[in-house]
Amino acid sequence: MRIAEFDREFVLRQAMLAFMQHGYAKTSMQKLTQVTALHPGSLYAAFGNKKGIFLAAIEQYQADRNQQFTALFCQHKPVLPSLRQYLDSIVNECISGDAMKVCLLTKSISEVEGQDPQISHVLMTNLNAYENALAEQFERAIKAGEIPNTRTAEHLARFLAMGLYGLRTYALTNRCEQDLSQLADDLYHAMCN
Amino acid sequence: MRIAEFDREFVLRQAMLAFMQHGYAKTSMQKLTQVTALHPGSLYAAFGNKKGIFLAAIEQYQADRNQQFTALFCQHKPVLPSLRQYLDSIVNECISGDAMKVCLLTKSISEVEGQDPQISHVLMTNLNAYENALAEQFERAIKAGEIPNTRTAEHLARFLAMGLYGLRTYALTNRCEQDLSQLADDLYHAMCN
DNA sequence: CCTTATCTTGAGTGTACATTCAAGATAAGG
DNA sequence: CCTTATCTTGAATGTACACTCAAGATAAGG
Repeated sequence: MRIAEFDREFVLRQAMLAFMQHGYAKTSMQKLTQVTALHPGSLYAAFGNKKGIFLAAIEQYQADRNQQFTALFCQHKPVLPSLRQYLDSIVNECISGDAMKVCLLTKSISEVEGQDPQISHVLMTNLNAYENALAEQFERAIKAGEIPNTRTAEHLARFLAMGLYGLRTYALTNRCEQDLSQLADDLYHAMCN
Repeated sequence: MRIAEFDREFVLRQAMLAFMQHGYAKTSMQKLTQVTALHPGSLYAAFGNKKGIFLAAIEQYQADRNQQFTALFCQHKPVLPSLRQYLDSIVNECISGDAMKVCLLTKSISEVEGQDPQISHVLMTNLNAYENALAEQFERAIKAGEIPNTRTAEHLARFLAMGLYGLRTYALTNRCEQDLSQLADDLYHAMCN
């Protein structure tokens, strides 16, 4: 007879940012209560436990990323200009220095791999879905003649996924915008021929 | 008047494997006492604290990797066959399923970035040194005419480093040997032309 | 406006952790 | 073989953590 007062999306996005910044293990419940402005009891009532908050945050992250992705790779626009823009936006995230410079999915799978099969499985599923979303766009690009059909769409998607995971990691070792832009450029051109 | 009984290299390699498997935060001192077969007091006497053990383990890791690298990329042998072999060995590590499938440096920098500037700095320095070692080999390959000089050695090294960081991360999402070999192949060919 | 189901609050609980330290063991120097 | 400096041992300590729960607050239904 009483409705929850907090904004679920706000809470999950705050949690998501905390997990991106500090990682799963080092994001304490105390920190989560701070960033969400919720008391422990409310968090536990809503999400069960810390893992539940994490899984819900991953879901929110994926939903947000998906929306951004489908908005950019609009079905009636050519693929390559969108790809270019996508790469640029990732470079900008990398040099931004804020939490969004990391990918919650890859950072988390690197951390919890071999520790929690359930979390690992969720992350793998989401990353595979991401790869499939890339493949869909390459399929479209090949059909439209934007890209020669010398490699399959799946092959191209796999390579780009690898490249982007690598770009984000590389950016942790070298924050020079020029170098990162050049790498994004290299990736772009590796896709086109 | 009494010499330390334990084998420092053995201890550090055991610690190194534990950190690779569980990450920095989730490798407890208790686990370190187990894998090193040393009691807490001995570990603290030898390395100061957990961070000291970690930094020493990183040093050991880098020394081991360096030795392996310089043995493979021998100065009087052509570069490209060695590169091919190097890529294959990394693919094998990725599909092995053991601790060596991850790179201690990239996994750790992803975890501790923004938490401990000293550790971050050590990791960055080591990863930059790795990139420079790659650049040296590309320099040699270009001078020998194995690779056209359309891109600088530094540029090639940066791209390969990104690719390898990405390959290891990608392998966490897809352990299909064929796919990983193909990606390694793509990277190889991206270097040669 | 009262009832009641649900949410909010935050102090409290048990556990796991990194670290310490004093007592015991051991080998080099004389 | 005794001295003494150093290493080894492992129980003890304080802290930070994830999680619980009972009391208080609040809004929808009657």
